Amino acid sequence: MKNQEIAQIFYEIAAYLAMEEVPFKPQAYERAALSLETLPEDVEKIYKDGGKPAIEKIPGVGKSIAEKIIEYLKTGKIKEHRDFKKKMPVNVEELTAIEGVGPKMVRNLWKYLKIKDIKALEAAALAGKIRKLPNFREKTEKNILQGIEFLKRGQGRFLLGDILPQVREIVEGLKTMKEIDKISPAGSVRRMKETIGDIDILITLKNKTNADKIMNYFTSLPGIVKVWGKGSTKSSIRIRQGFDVDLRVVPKESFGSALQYFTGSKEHNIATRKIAMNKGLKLNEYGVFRKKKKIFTQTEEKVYKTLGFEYIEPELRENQGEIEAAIQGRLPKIVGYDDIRGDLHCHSEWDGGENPIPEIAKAAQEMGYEYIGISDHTKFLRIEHGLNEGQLSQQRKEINKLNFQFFRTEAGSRCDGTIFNFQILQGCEANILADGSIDIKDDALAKLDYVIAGIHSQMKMPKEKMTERIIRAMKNPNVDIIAHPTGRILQKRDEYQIDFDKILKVAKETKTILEINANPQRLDLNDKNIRRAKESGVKIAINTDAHHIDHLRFMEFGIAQARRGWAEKRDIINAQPLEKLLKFFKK
DNA sequence: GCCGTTTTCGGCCCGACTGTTTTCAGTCG
Repeated sequence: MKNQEIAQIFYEIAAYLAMEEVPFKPQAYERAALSLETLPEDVEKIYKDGGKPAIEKIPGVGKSIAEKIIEYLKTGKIKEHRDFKKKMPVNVEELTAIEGVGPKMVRNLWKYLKIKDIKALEAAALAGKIRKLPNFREKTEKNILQGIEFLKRGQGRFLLGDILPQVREIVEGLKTMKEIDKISPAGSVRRMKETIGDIDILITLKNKTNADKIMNYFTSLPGIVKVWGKGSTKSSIRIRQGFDVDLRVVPKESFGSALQYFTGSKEHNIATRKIAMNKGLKLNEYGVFRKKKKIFTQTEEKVYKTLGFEYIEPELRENQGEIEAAIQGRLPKIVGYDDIRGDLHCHSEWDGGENPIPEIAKAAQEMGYEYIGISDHTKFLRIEHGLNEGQLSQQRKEINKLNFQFFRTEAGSRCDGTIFNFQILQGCEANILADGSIDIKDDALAKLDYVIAGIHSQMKMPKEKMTERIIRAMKNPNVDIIAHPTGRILQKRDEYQIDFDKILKVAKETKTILEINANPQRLDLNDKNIRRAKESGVKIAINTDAHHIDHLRFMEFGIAQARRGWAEKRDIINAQPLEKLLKFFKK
C-alpha cells in the first residue's frame, strides 16, 4: 500500500509550506496526509477502480491534492515535493520531531547555518553556534540539546504497559490527600493509546483549600529527576524512567471541559470545537460558552450533551468517525473491561513457562474467569522447549485429570448460586512454517480443543509469499486462531509485509479468528486493524500470551486496544460463555 | 487547498507558555 508513503510526502509538503508561511495550505496537506494514513483501502486500488473522482472522495482531498496522489501513483514522485527538497534539502520530519523545534526554526537553521539534520544541529548547538543566530539565545540552544537527548532515549514515547502502573501509583498517592476533591488522568493514557508521550493528571480542590500542600507533595515524589515547574495551577516533573508528568488544578465547575480538553486527542478536539462553533458555541478547557455566557460543565457527559451528542468513550476519541457516529446516535457499544471470561493463550511449565497448569488455573479463577486455555509452543521452537505430538497427548491427560477434580470439588460452590463451571482447555501455539504448513501433525492437532498458529521464523519474506503463507495456515481445518497476526514489536520490529485485506477475506471465509495479543510490547492486532477485522466480520480473541501468571493482567491492554478498534462484546470470542466459545472453533 | 442544512466564496480551532521581540512569533497539546 502506497498510502503511508504519500502521507509522508504530504506531511513534508505541509512543513515546507509552513516554513514559507503560506496560510491554510499546510493544514490542508496535513489533513489529507492524516486521511490517507488512516484510510483502510489501498489508494492505488481506489484509483484503479474509480479513477480521479474516487480519489477526490477521500476526505480532505480535492482536485489539486488528487492530482498529486495520481502523479505519485504514476511516477513514484511528486514534483512540488522534489522542488521543495531541492531548494531546502533538510530532513524536516527528523528535525521537527525535536521538542520545541517547528518549521520556522528549521527554516532559520537552514538559512543561517545550512543545518539539515539532527546530527548537524547537535554539533552546531554543542559548538555554541545556535545562540548567535537572530532570535536564538542560550536558552533555546540548551532546549534543543535537551530535546535531542530526549529523542535519543526512546523516541520520546513510552509503552502504555510501562506507564500505566506508574500513573496509577501517583494517582493513588494523590488520592490520600484530603484537599483533593476529584482526580483523573487525562491525555493519551486515558485513551489507552499503545504508546504515551507524557502524562496529564487533573484535580479539583475541596472548598477553602489551596494547592500548595499538594504541589509540594507532587514535586517531591520519590524517583523525580527534575522539576520543570511548580505553580498554583500546574506543576511538571520528570520521573526516573524519563517521562514527564503534569499535574493541573482546574476549577470545580470546569472539571468536565478540562478533562475533555486534556484527554484529546488533538484531532478529536479540533473536530469537536468546529461543531461547537457551528452551533454558535465556543468550547475550551474552561467550559462551553454561548456568547459570553458560560454553561457549567462539571462532567464530560455534560460537555458532550451540551454539544448535542452522545458521550464518547476516551478510547474512541481519535476523530476516526466517532463524532459523526455520536451525533447520529450510532456509536458502538464497545466491549467492557469486565466482559472477558477467559484467556486462551497461556504458556505453562510444559514449554518452559513459569507456572504449572494448576497454578495458572487458580490464578485465572481468581480473576473471575470461567475458562483458561493452555497453549504451549510446539516442537519447531526448540529454544522455547516446544512440545511434540507425544507431549501434547501427555499434557491432555494432565488437563483432563485437573478438569475432573474441578468438577468434583467445585461444582455448585459459587456464592451467587450458579453452578461453578471452570474449565481448562487444551490448545497449543503451533508454528506456521515457511510454506504455510504447521509443525504438528493434523491428527494430533485435531485432538486439541483449539489451535493457535503463529509465525516465529523467517519474518522478512516478501509480501506476497508471507500473505500466502498465512492464508495456507488459515485454510488448515485445525487452525482456529492466528497469533499476533502482524508480528510487530513496538519500538523494535515492524509488521511483516502482508496483504491484510486478503487475510481478512480468507479469515472470514475459513472462520479463522484473529488474535489481539495483549502483551504491551505487541498489541497486535493494533487498533486500526481491529476495526478493519470487525468491519469485515472477522472474529477476534483477546489473549495475553502469558509466560507467567503475572502476565494474565495484560488482558486490560488487549481490551483497551479492542475498544480503540470499536470492537463490541459480540466480536470477541472470549467475551462469550464457554459453551458459545466452543462453537467458534472449527471442529 | 479544502469545504459547505447558515456559504461555490470566504472562511479555516483555541488558549497557554516560552523566549527574547518591549508587543510578539513560534510551538505545543
